[in-house]
This record gives sequence, structure tokens and C-alpha cells, in this order.
Amino acid sequence: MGKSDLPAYEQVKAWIKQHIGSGQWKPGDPVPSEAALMQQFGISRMTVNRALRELAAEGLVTRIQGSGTRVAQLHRISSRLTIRDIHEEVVERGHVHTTRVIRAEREKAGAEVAISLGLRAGATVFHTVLIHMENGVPIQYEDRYVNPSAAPEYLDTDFNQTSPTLHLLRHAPLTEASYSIEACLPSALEAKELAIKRTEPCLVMMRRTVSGAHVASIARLIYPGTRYSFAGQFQA
Amino acid sequence: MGKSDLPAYEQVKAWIKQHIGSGQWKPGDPVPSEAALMQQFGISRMTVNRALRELAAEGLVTRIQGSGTRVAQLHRISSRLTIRDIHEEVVERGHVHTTRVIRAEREKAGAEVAISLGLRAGATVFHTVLIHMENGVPIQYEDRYVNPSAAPEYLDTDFNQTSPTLHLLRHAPLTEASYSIEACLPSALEAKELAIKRTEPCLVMMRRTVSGAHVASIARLIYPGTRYSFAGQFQA
DNA sequence: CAGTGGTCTAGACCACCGA
DNA sequence: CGGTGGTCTAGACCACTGG
Repeated sequence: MGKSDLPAYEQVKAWIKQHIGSGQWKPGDPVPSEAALMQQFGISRMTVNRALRELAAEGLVTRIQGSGTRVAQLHRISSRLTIRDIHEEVVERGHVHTTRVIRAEREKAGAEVAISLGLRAGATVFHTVLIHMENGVPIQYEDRYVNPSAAPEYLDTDFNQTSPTLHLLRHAPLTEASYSIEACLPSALEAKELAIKRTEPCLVMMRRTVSGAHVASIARLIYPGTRYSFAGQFQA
Repeated sequence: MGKSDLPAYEQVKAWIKQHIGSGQWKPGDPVPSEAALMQQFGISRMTVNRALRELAAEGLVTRIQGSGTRVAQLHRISSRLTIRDIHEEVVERGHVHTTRVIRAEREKAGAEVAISLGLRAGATVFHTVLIHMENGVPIQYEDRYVNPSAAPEYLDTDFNQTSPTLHLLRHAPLTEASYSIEACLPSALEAKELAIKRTEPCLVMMRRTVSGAHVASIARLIYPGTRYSFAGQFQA
């Protein structure tokens, strides 16, 4: 009794997690088979299967058809790094988000940009540069190229009302994205617009989003190191 | 035919994803009920249920018991940022991982460290500082404090064989972790050990891991900005 | 070969929501 | 109240692994 109000598959998951978490079962050790767990808990195989399948999806166990289920080698510490609309993020902190548009225009794509967007060099692309501020303090310099095929009305947006990210999420449903995070020093222009020294290190996120058949956008997001950090947590 | 070799639940998922991805179904729109999908695909409810449950787990749809399934409001862009053992990571790239131990000793905890580890000030803690190298090039400066209650044998480890992360994963099963990533300039010592200039920006990850009742370890990991980046990708 | 997991079915009971 | 999703069962067939 006690926790008997939990669904059966959750009870199985909890039981297994406890054995792994307490160190009784070490990485590489076998986990009881579905048949064994059926008997032990007196439940059907589908229910046991769901428990094990979800544990596998969480990365706690490894399953190999024909071989068995084992405790995963490294309990990889992983957490969801969620990339969100910065407007939403700032407002959620109870702060005021404002935007200063530095540039918003049509451009002929240079070679590098064209390749990244999957266009031919010289094709027309949208280019925006803007500063996001939290309570008046600049926290992000956003330099973005947008594929007109993916979001034809992009430049009609009032970026003070609707952030580029939000517009794109609404008009070019996301199917794929990739990013990288690096550290670097700001350019003279970036430092000026962010109101920081050129020697202040920044986090730079390069992000590329795909919507259906098109690369929708490539963005370079620069955050002053002293005013922003990516954070996350994880629980077994 | 064609894709008929895919499991039925995957076909249902693909069909729904296509409607969402193409924009035919917009955020907030209802997704056909389990009963409707059963009929349409001629499959059992459990199979339909699995498809919808997985889509919900991926954040593409929202399900409310008694109400129905709808397309999720914002297709949140999120991906798993996986924190891995650096040794494993380097070896996977086909490179050679070596370690230089700068410091490995017992210490009286200062106030800040003690608080972070959940100990009283002056308690004994383990303190290690080491450099991780990939093909001989320094890529990470690791400054770590370990709670002796969580991993009593920590200092007996041969860190040239077993990285601190690996030792901790093995001896102090992870139950919780949190991290943050920032940009900053290295200290004089850090710059010297990493063989970089003091003006070269670095990525700094602060990580705190919990094992059962104890805070197991707090680590400050410093990566030269030009030699390392965090990257990831995700697919709807 | 026996044992494993991967998938699927055709039912079932329940809690919940909205009209 | 009818429709929804949440959970569960007792079978089944298959593909794969290992000895």
C-alpha cells in the first residue's frame, strides 16, 4: 500500500530507478526481463514494456532486442536546453522587454549566407539586426538572415510588438534546428550597441532553423557574459 | 506501400507531424481523437494512444483528459544538452585524451564551498584541479570540490585513468544536477595552464551534482572559446 | 534453440470535461 | 450525459541475440 495509487507502470519505473540510484545495480548490470517483472508485479507485459520503454527514453537503461535490458553505462547528465522567444522569457521574469531595431531590409545574399540558407549567391534575403533589452539594459544583439520563401511577410513585422523568433514560429513551423554556443569578444559595433567594453567576453549562439523544405533563418545571437547565462537542471 | 514497413504508431506520428509541420493544423487546432484515428488507420486504440502519447512527450501536442488533443501552442524549440564524461567525448572523436593533475588534496572548506556542498564551514573536502587535453592541446580546466560523504575514495583515483566525472558517476549515482554556462576571461593561472592569452574569452560551466542525500560535487569547468563549443540539434 | 524485446490487438474500466 | 484520454489485460506474431 502507500504508493499504490500510482499507475502500475510508474511503480515499476520507481522500483527500477531506486535500484539504479542506490547503486545496487551498477552500469552494465542486467535489469530483470519483461517476463520476470510481469510475474514479480503481477501485471501484464504491455505495462511492464511501457515502464522499460520510458526508462530507455530517459536514458537510464539500454535495451537490445534479443539480448535484454541493462543499466545504461553512463547516466548521462542531460537536460532540455530550451530555446525560447526572448520576449516571453523576459516577461516571465516580471521584467520589461523592449527592442531597438538597427536594421531591417532586403539584401543580396553574400556567398556564405546564401549557402547557409540554401540559396544561390546574390539571391534576395531579409536581414535584421536588433537589440533586445530587459528593463532598458541590452541583453542580446540579434543578427538574423531570413529566407523569404519561408516567411515572405517577415519585414512587415513590427519588431517592437512581435520578436523575430515569434514571427518565425508562427509563420514557418519548425521542423528542425541546430545551434552552437561559443565564447568570443564582441566586434566594435556589437560592443557599442550592447554598451559593453570590447574586452568583455560574450556568449554567442549560432542558430539555424529549418521549416519544411526551406532553411528558414540563420541567426547570430550575442549575449554579454556578465548579464546572461544559460542554465538548466536535470533530475533522475 | 512505400513506408508501410514502418510500425503503425510511427506512421500515425508521421501523418500528424506532417499536418502540423505543413501548417495545415495550427497551434490550438484539435487533433483527431483516438477513436477517429483508430477508424482512419484501421488499428487498435493502444497503438493510436502510443503515437499520441509520444507526440505529447515531444511537445508537439497537448492532451487533456476529457477534453481532447490539440496542436501545442508554441512548438518549443528544445533539445537535450547532454553533459558527458569528457574522456568519452574525446575518444569518440577518435582523438587521444590525456590529463595533467595540478592538485589533488584534502582541504578545509571555505564558507562559499561549504554552503554549496551543504557542509559546515571548515569541514574537510576534496579539491582537485586538472587539465584535460585532446591530442595534447588543453581543452578544459577542471576545478572541482567533492563531498567526502558522497565519494570517500575520490582521492585514491588515478585521474590519468579515470576522470573525476567517471569516478563520481560510478560511485555516487546521480539523482540531480544543475548547471549554468557563462562567458568570462580566464584568471592568470587558468590562462597559463590552458596555454591561452588572458584576453581570450572562455566558456565557463558551473555544475553542481546531487547524489541521494548529499551534494556530491561542485565543479567549475573552463573551456577556451576558440577550441570548444557546445552544439546540439533537434528535430520535430 | 530458448529467451529476449518490438509491436499489435480487441476488448475493458475509470476519471475527467463540457454541454 | 456522451466523448475524451489514462490505464490495463491476456493473449499474439515477429525479429533478433546468444549459446
